[in-house]
Amino acid sequence: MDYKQMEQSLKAVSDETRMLILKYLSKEALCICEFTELLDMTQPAISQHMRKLKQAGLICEEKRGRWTIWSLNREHALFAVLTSLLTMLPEPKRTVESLIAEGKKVNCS
Amino acid sequence: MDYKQMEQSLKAVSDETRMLILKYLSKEALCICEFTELLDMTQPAISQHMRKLKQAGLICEEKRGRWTIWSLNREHALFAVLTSLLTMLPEPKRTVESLIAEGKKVNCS
DNA sequence: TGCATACATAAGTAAACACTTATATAATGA
DNA sequence: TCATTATATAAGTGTTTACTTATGTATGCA
Repeated sequence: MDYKQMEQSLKAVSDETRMLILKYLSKEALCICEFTELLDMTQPAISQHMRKLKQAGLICEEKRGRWTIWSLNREHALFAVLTSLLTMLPEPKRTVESLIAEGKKVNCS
Repeated sequence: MDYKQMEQSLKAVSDETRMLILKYLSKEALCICEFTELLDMTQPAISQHMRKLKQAGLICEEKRGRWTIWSLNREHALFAVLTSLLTMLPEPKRTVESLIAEGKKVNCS
């Protein structure tokens, strides 16, 4: 892996919001609208973070009907490193379980 | 480790110049003036990169006479991760050996 | 067919970033 | 003591970043 690639990948990871997104994705695939609830951010803001993560090759998208389902790219050269970083981070306050409890979980699978 | 700390550490790493600095430091402690030769950058530019790495806790400084000798902080929570990242990067073209050959290596130890 | 939903993209903006040049500080040595 | 060396810091500048609001696009459903 060359320096430019490594820089792009690490820059994509080194943002609090995107680290949260990756932390959620390390457990299950999710779509944008769920992240707007989990992170309390606007939809364009989330979309732009996703674009950045995708450009770095860290996540994969799968279009399914109206939804775009995002997941971690397990083939990425930094996947193992990323995983060990994510395990060092605490669980987010807002959980997918709380989304389900509020009936806000989308069944996009 | 919390999200803010992780963000600061990763942001400090995710820059091509600083990755090169860390790559060199993974082999031996060096001072600023050696980096200006190795990286062909101005002294203030290097100093500012060092400050950023130090604020993130990734490197240690040791004043010795006129020189400030910088080394990796092996106690940092991300030291192991950092090491595995650095081993993925190619050797820089300019080497400390070439500095020695040119008589530009400072004996600050 | 027409409207709502899920998402992407564009343009604008404030803040952070990586440099530059200029200058300050502190140690060494003639 | 005075010049040199090694480094830090300050101020200025162009670029990147992370948001905002507005709008475009595509899918699904009544």
